[in-house]
Amino acid sequence: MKESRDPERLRSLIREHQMEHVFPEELEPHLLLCEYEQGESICKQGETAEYLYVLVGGKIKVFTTSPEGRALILSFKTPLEVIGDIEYIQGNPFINTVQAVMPSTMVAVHHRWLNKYGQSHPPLLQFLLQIVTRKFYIKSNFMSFNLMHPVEVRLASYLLSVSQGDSGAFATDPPDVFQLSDIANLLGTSYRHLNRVIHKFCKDGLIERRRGIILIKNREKLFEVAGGNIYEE
Amino acid sequence: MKESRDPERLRSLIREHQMEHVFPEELEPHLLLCEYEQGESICKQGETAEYLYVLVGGKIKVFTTSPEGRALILSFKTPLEVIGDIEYIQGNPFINTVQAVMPSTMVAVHHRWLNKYGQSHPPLLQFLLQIVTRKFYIKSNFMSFNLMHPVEVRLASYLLSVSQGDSGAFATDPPDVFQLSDIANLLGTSYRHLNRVIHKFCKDGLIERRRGIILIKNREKLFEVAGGNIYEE
DNA sequence: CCCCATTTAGGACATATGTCCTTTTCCCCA
DNA sequence: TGGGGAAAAGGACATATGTCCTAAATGGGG
Repeated sequence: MKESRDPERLRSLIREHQMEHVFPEELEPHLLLCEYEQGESICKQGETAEYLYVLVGGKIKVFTTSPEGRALILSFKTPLEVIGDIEYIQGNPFINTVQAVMPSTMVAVHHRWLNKYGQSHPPLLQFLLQIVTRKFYIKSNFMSFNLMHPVEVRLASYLLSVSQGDSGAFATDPPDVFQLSDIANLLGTSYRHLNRVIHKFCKDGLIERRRGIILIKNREKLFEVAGGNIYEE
Repeated sequence: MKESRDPERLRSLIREHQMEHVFPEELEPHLLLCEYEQGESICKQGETAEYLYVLVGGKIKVFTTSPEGRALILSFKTPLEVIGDIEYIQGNPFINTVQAVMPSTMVAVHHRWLNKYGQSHPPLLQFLLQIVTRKFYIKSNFMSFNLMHPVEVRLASYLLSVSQGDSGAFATDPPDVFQLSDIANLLGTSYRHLNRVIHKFCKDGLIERRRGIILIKNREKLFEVAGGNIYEE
């Protein structure tokens, strides 16, 4: 991780994401710019939380590891997103591990300064509320969806939500970032089973696999299988 | 639902829950006291959210219904809890249906007044942040737990968390409130399967069923089955 | 006090999903 | 250019869970 404090760059990043009013002026000198390489961890489950992070560039994945060692990917996130908000408010250690899946940039603020300058700054509080409630909303959907639908439906929905373009065949977003095993974890299933379902989709002509990437052949039918549901993002 | 505006009672309820500073003074005349009977709905999934509710007495259950009509109970909640916070911040319709499972009291505030007097009142914003992040935390655990553990583990954990007392045998909280079918929905499984697992627990001497209520016979073993995990509440 | 509706209990079977292995493919580097 | 290892694909089998039914228990109202 490379840490810097380039006020110019900070200001422009903040402007880019319409956050000009989120941080009170007194906080500005304490903002840090952190750059992570692909695969690097921003925070680890169980560690004491010291900073609040705002993702302003790149892409990260959030996952949790059970005591038995099983991993469960909770989400992939792109800007604008906040990490450590729950932990900051609750004063708890990190619930999840967060890792950059491509070179990523985050603005970090130490809790100390947040406490000192942010507690009674409504725009910051409102910003956090916005972010946290959105997170909750997404997680809520995600959870009900997972609990109530078989892997088949979840996969169909997932493919629809990450596929790009609007005609013919679609590829999953950045093909190299989503390993099949990642998708399995994201859907909360085993690699083996995911494979089975993919195989079925192929047989039914919904998708086509080609050297690791997946092409969507029949968006309509896929949508039908998904029951109209989409993983909200 | 009986609606009233008894300032005396309001004040004492608010004091009881240490919320004296949460609402700015200008908001006080707009606080409503709502009393719900058992079984009555506070809000329904899909409805436009107009009020923010604070649960100050009784017990409610939160559940969602999928388009296919399957119900999934998300939680039972006791004071102090807030309903409609996410919806207020996000401006979305209600995600879930909320129902009183025993006579319950809520303090309601219309969004109009919250917007007018609350937006820049840090104590209110902080209060909401506290509540929302706690909710998120609980949901987060609940979700991973559900996704990663078989019903057997979930049931064990559930029984431990709702059972009372500290020796010998335990009964589930208010016996009549928790129908077996409710528990099944809460655990995200079918009634049939729940039954199967209960049967197994009986056979193994962990619990004993008696006319609808469940007695915990062996807390230690149950804890073992739960893998040390407990449904956080 | 009996009957009906609800709740509980469980049999039979189908399906979804997990675990453990083996084989194949693909890609990078010595 | 030929391993060697990671990732992909899938066979075989066990387990978890769901659906559909039927029977027994239970409790409140006529």
